[in-house]
Amino acid sequence: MSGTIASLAREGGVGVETVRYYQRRGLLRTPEKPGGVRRYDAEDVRRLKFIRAAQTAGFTLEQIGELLALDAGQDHVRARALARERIGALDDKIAELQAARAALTRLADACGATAGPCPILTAFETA
Amino acid sequence: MSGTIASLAREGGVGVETVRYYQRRGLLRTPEKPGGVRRYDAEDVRRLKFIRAAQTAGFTLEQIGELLALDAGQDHVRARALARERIGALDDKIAELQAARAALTRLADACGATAGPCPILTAFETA
DNA sequence: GTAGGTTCCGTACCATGGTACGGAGTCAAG
DNA sequence: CTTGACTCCGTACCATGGTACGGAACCTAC
Repeated sequence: MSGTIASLAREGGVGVETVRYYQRRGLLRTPEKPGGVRRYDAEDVRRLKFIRAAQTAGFTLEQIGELLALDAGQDHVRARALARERIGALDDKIAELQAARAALTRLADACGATAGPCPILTAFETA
Repeated sequence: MSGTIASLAREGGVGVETVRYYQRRGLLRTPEKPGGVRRYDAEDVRRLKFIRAAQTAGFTLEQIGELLALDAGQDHVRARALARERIGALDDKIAELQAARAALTRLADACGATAGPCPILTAFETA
């Protein structure tokens, strides 16, 4: 029952089809099947969890593939460059979302204060 | 030269094809063409800019359509509900990105500090 | 030894948000 | 009044990240 693709998927918080998709993309290995069923270990779980975490960091699956390849290697320069680049992008994105949040807060306030049509179009004007 | 679809697109920072796509989606109007060419005004520019701003706030085009419909109307309750819901989602997303940023910072540090393979897989472990 | 649940695998399909193509019509400058 | 740029419109195509389908093989419990 353990070590199957279903348990891997469950531990990674994804569906079985998603695991298979990652295998097709080359992000997860496709282990041999000594019986008729492939078996997965803790390392596979680690990799899968990493993929999901890296996705929330805004990496595309292609970039995640590069990161995974890098992990095995020694290219610290490249790894740090990717990390720094992404940190910059994250800072931009976070600022953007904070601006959007401020705009929405303005909207909610203005919308509660006025009687006519909602000033939705204008809520983002300064953003 | 002015008021054409190209100038609208330019002012909105998108391509002409994107404007036409938004028209198909019902987000922008398709004005009459007294001559053989449609003319756009400042209101169209405002709408287009709003669409782009709302996108950065994480609204889908479908939700933006609802917001635009709401803007004309008086349904403050619905408008505020959408705004609050989105603010919550933005807070979650911002927290997520900040966690990812922290993980990447750990990675960049650890990567510079160690000599062997880059500890990329482990960088997100606590995240 | 068989029924039910998994797994395997290829292939097809999906949503979102665009981007490209191509031929006909139109508009503005020289 | 022609040339070159822009517009119009339908239709097709694209990338990303999955999700679904379906038949055959396999594994487990009863």
